[in-house]
Amino acid sequence: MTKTKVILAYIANDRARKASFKKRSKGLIKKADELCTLCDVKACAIIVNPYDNEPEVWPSNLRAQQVISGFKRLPDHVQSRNKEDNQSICQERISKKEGKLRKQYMDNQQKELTKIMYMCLVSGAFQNLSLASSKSLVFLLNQNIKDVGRRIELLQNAMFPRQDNVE
Amino acid sequence: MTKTKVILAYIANDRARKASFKKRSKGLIKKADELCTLCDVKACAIIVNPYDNEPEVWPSNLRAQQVISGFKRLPDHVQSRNKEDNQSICQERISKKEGKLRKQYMDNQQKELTKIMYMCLVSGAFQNLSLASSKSLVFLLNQNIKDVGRRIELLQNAMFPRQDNVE
DNA sequence: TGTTCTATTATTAGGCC
DNA sequence: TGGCCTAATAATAGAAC
Repeated sequence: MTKTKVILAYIANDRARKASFKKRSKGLIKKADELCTLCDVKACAIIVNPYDNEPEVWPSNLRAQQVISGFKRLPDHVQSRNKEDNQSICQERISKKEGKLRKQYMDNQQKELTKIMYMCLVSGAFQNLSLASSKSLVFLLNQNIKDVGRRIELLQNAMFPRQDNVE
Repeated sequence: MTKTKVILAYIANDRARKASFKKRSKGLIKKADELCTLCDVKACAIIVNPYDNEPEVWPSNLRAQQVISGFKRLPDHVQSRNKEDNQSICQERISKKEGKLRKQYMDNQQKELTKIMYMCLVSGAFQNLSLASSKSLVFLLNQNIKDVGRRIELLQNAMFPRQDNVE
């Protein structure tokens, strides 16, 4: 969305909710239409809403009925494949996502920590950190100190190759 | 809609069409989900596609059947309200849109012409214009010339009020 | 063939009338 | 209330792997 990042939760304000519904249902149907045109698929959408007495049906009630007929003709086990209580299929999907989630989480931790480190270095304000953050920060700082140390060594070797210090 | 402006027509390239389908059907379902969450409406979507043996059904086949049941329970005249052959209703909608379309068209014409005028003035290349464009351009230029004339007069009157020219 | 990246277009929240 | 506007976020085409 826009102007502000959308929080995905029921919009309590009646006026805002209706405005959002109008815009978004229009947008949704446009997207469905584009999908059908671009990819030559058959689709229908039905939206039951409190603003109209009748559900919004796209692209036409006739087409919806055709698509539904095709759908109803499927064997029962296919029709119920997505039922909310079908645990094994849900679990499979969840597992598949968990891998990605874990990776994202690690990335985020690293980024967050690096951000905190720079904020602290700039402001000098270390006192508000949690114990866990402090520990992680110390680890990160030590890593960086080691890196810097290695870099100093490298540069010294480049500038004064194989030369012993005086005294 | 991106990297290039999308042309709304069947994507001939198999690979691109499939990629587009995957992205867009995912996007469509996300939008449907958001609509339901934000506005508390009940909706379902069914997409019949050549890549899977079964149609893609959202949010679940169970929910789809519930929404369809509600839809099927409507009286016949409502169910067929959107049928492609229902000319009077289509015509009404078309008329409603035509007003807006006409206004937009006029706006566009004006903008396009103004753009062409400036391009021509900058480049000096008038030779590639169509007859119609040329005529419109002449009209626009004459308008502008008149405007400039009026402005010159205005400024002269401001600088030399009620004064006759020498000789 | 699917996944990831990112430049660009498309959608839309909130404000205004 | 509904339509218009604009700033800002979201979706995604095309490329690379």
